[in-house]
Amino acid sequence: MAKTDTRIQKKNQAAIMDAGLAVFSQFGFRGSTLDQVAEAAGLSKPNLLYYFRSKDAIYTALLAKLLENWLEPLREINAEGDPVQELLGYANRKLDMSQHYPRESRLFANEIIQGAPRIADVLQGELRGLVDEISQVINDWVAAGRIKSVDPRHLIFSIWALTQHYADFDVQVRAILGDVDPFDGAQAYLEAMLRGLLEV
Amino acid sequence: MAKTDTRIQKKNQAAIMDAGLAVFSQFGFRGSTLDQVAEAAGLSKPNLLYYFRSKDAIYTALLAKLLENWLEPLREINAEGDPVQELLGYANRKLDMSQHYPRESRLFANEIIQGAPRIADVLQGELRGLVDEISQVINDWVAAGRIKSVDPRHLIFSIWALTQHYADFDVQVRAILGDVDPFDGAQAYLEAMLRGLLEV
DNA sequence: CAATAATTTGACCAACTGGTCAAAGGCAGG
DNA sequence: CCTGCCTTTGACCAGTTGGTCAAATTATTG
Repeated sequence: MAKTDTRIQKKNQAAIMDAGLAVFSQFGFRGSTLDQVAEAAGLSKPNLLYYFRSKDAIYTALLAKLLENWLEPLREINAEGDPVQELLGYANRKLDMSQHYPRESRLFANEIIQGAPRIADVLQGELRGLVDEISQVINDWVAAGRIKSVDPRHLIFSIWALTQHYADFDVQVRAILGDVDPFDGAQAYLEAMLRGLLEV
Repeated sequence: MAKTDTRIQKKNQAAIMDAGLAVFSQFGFRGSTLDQVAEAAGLSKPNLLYYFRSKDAIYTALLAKLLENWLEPLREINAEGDPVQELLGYANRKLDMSQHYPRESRLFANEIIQGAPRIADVLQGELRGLVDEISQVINDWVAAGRIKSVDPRHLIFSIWALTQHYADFDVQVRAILGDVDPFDGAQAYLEAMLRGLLEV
């Protein structure tokens, strides 16, 4: 089974992942049912369980795939680059993810709000380590007088919070903005906010 | 039933609301069970349904109570006051709510992430109207040169996003900060951010 | 204290849940 | 066309779910 995936396997596995993402990101793990996922994937429930051994397996696979991409933009921050440009770039990459992968953002948000039972170790290990590293870089920038003094961890939180807000609270944002596209204004606002906060 | 509430009714209704808040805020509506709520309230399930006619009734009552307090801080912004102080005050009130009522914040977040099926009308009506009003006030401040030019709606989003982040993503924040209290740093950061963005 | 009303509970139910399984259907290579 | 494997499915199951109800228990009041 692990050796070679037939075309039909690849197609159905992809359909299940996509369906699972749609369902789990909206209702959370416990609020979702296999029937929902099966219907969204266009498969019968037993057929779905032919490809994934359990509901948990689908969800876990989704989370694993998500985490791969989730930490990536943070890694791309370059200590040698221009501080403001690097941080603006990071914020923009995160905002792009909210725009183009809102379901992934909501899946992550659901998991965290519910206490992150399955990824607590990633948060305390890989994520924390990465944030520690970047925080050191930012502190160095501050010490070198290249940006204003700022708590690096709260700076990172603010970039996460703001960018993910447009995906996670999409309904609310659209209720308030009406027909206006959220992301144009968001990009400009984010840049102004970071420049005001960081530029010496 | 609506005329007079006996002591015992008040006590049990309060216990149910508190239990419902704890359970629904963690698992969302569909992910929560009446048994969980009943156990958290220290009541049997039929006894719980003696006070609320259905699971939905508990959840709806919680949401209604929440929305009362949710919009309040926004109403307190005073068009006659000092712009920066007013907005800082608003941000601080929201941050206090995240600190002292994190479950309410998560309940709201869960509802919004899941598409806000029960409060879409409030978002498009009351909330939107309120935001429109405050946006006008902020635009006037900008026009009068009292704060820098800024999109008022995205400014409001950023205050929501940042303050609620500390409640909704509590697990992640604590995983990264360790023993450090999040709210001290958050308050200072938020103030620096808003001053950098707004002060002329 | 008796009677009445308010509260609590055990037993129960139909619908739904995640998951199993044997059998059937489809498809490639010979 | 046949054989063997991959894929799909209908029927089914045990546990859980939201909710009901009559009966028992506990206040409250005259």
